[in-house]
Amino acid sequence: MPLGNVSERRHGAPDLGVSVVILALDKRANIASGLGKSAHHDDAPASNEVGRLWLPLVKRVKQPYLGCWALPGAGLRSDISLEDAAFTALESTTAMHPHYLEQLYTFGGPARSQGGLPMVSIVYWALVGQAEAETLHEANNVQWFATDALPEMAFDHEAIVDYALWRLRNKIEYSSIASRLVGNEFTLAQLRHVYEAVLGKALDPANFRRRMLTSDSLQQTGKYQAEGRHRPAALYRYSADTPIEEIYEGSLAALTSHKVLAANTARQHR
Amino acid sequence: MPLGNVSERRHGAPDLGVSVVILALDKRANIASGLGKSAHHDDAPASNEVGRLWLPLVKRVKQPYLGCWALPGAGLRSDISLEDAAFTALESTTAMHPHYLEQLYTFGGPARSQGGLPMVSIVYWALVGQAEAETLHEANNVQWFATDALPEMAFDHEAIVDYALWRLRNKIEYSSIASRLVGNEFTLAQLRHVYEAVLGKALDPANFRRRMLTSDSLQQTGKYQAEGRHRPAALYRYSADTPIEEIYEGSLAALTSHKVLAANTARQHR
DNA sequence: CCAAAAGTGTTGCAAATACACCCATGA
DNA sequence: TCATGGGTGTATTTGCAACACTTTTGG
Repeated sequence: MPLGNVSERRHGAPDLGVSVVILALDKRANIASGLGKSAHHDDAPASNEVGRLWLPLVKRVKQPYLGCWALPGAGLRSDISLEDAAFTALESTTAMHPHYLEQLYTFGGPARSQGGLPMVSIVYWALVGQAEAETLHEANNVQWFATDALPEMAFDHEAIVDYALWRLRNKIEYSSIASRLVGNEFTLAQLRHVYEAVLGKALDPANFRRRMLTSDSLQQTGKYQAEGRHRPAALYRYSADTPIEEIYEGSLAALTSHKVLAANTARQHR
Repeated sequence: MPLGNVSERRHGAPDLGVSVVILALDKRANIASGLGKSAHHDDAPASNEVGRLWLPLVKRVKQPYLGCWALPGAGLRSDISLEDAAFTALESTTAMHPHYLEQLYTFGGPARSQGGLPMVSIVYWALVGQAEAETLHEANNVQWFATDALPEMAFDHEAIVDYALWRLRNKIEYSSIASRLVGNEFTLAQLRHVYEAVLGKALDPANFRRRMLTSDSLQQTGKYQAEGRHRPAALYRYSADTPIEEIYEGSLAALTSHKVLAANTARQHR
């Protein structure tokens, strides 16, 4: 009985769009490339805590869920790839360029379009580095939110964000994806802060060091960085970019990441 | 310059459909519920080899790729969930009911629709048990193929199958998904044959036994099964269904599998 | 000197592997 | 009886977690 005006579309194809979960770290977790002291949104955590993950959301200006916050997205055209569509949606709403972009899941079905038109969303998730994240000028309708303090969100977008965070937490364990959240050169402490922010817990510095070094994915630059009244730390870089990923992504590796890699190489390898 | 008649659709939304990669084992790998001796397609492997994975394909009767084999699929309506659409596509083309169904990936973009209309495919992958697989009467336009001997396939469907196999190989390591490929009760040797077929290599029986038993996901039935001129093997069953999966699928677990579970409980818990 | 983080060493535990060995059965 | 797979025992290795310890710097 409700949804009367929608019933005529019940057997047609649903609308199709892409959305993006964009994730970045605050200053505390990644001091490598940063110089200033204040984090996003003037919400810098105390310096002895773990860093936090943030994401930009867009305020809806239409019904349904008017005034709620939603993931950046756009309709889907047929002349570009799905990944390019996600890349463009990200770029046009935030003017940022991701360091990593991967398909997350496709959501659809009548349950998620309460009162609205049927909608299928192909959702991607992206990582942006510290420097890139700072280029976003927060406006009235696009703002950063900490993932552990999300606002009232539209549709099922909160569940989608949760799923993206779950995927990131898993993927950081077996891939070199953390490389997309630190600068080109970094100390092991800085890299550890990234892991701590993603996993949401502190890690043993000694064991973390050994785990990273024995994985053979890092190489020393020969440079050192002094950061306080203590011994300077060696700077490292990732040796080959995305070595582990390709193994794990299997046959899908060939179908993805072209645009992101191009964008990153264009800006001098991240 | 080519594709002239398609160019007018270039900026519209692409068509949307679901496809399914349906996987099953041959007799050698799963003797639990079977009685006969011949495997699918009269291609029973020698009894000392590992079993193989098979999937049903549909022969195309239209251009493009006329005569090639393709994944079962259907268009997408907006009054049912994506999973229900995949379930229905599987059921209507093969008359089988899956024991497992999960979204695999969404494929799209202009590159994959050579000469045809732009097409986005939401692909699911499914597992069917031995008994269910035997209900499929092979016709002229739907047949079983071994995954290591695929025919000429339409579109990018061969890459999609490879990705589904990769996902299965990974998932069998950390979830109880193998339960969907064996019968209700099984010996550890039979369960091992499933793992061997999926992973494509032989496993140490002693270590496999210990790994399974210490995982606490199996329980003994008290029954035994004699299978040759040697000591009879104890029969086991999976204790709680899908215990590990839910942990690993995280927040997504709530959004999926309702229909498959219903279908399986309807037929007495698989 | 001393605080504080960088970096090293040591121990113990848990899981996976390799492989030797007994057990129970049907032919 | 003996061949065959079911089932157990055990040594070795590996990676990880815990934590004590040494080193190097700035103040």
